[in-house]
Amino acid sequence: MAVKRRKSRVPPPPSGCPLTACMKFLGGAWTPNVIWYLRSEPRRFSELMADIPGVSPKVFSARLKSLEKDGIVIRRVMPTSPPTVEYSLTNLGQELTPAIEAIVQVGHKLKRMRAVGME
Amino acid sequence: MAVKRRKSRVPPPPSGCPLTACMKFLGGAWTPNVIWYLRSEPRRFSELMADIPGVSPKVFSARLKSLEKDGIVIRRVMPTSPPTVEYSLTNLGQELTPAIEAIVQVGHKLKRMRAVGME
DNA sequence: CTGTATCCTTGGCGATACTG
DNA sequence: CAGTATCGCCAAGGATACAG
Repeated sequence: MAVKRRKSRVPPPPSGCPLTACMKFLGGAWTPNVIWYLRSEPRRFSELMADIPGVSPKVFSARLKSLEKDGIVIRRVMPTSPPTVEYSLTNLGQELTPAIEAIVQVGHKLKRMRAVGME
Repeated sequence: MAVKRRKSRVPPPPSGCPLTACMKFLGGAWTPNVIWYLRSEPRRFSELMADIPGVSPKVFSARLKSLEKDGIVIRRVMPTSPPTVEYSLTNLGQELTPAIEAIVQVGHKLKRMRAVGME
């Protein structure tokens, strides 16, 4: 119901920090993957679920909804016989792809360096 | 004490996903900022604290320690009269900077688009 | 097919105070 | 200066089952 915040929750909101602001968009659990798989073409709910194994529908639905609220993705309900929903990136979502791609690049390099997975 | 995990915790660990792997390194609360401020030169604990307002020493210390464990930063204790500690990026940490820079770029663009801060 | 409802767990994060 | 100790919090994430 009513938001009750007892303290001020982050006292100095760093309004001058594009990094922090942008990370807000990428910080969600499966967010980068969603953007990644939507970068070239719209995909449906179950397609994305299949693309990204290990996520439960509830969490995924919540994330998608959040992304929609943030203006990253667009949810289009297709008027087909079995209800079909298509997700695609907004302009803003498209703007994020370079960052994701950079991260993927680094990820690949890290794998080559065997730096990841040596947990 | 003993870790008790009742289920299997992420059934299919996506070992083939550089994106997810790389995000592990960037996901920490203040991580991107730390890398950002260390990208050109080593900095000391309190300098970083000053660079990144709003973080408590405990959290910051924990993050730095975690980053050190992950091989992102190096902690060097200077044998000075008042103990001084210098943090710098490892090779691996340097590898991450392009991703951070891309995120910053996008962040700037988002600010220009007035897409952030309209909460 | 595309989600919601419910319930649970965890650990990251934060504040304050204190120490070598 | 550079942290650690202790405590609390609570939101995000997850499992499973069910629904339109």
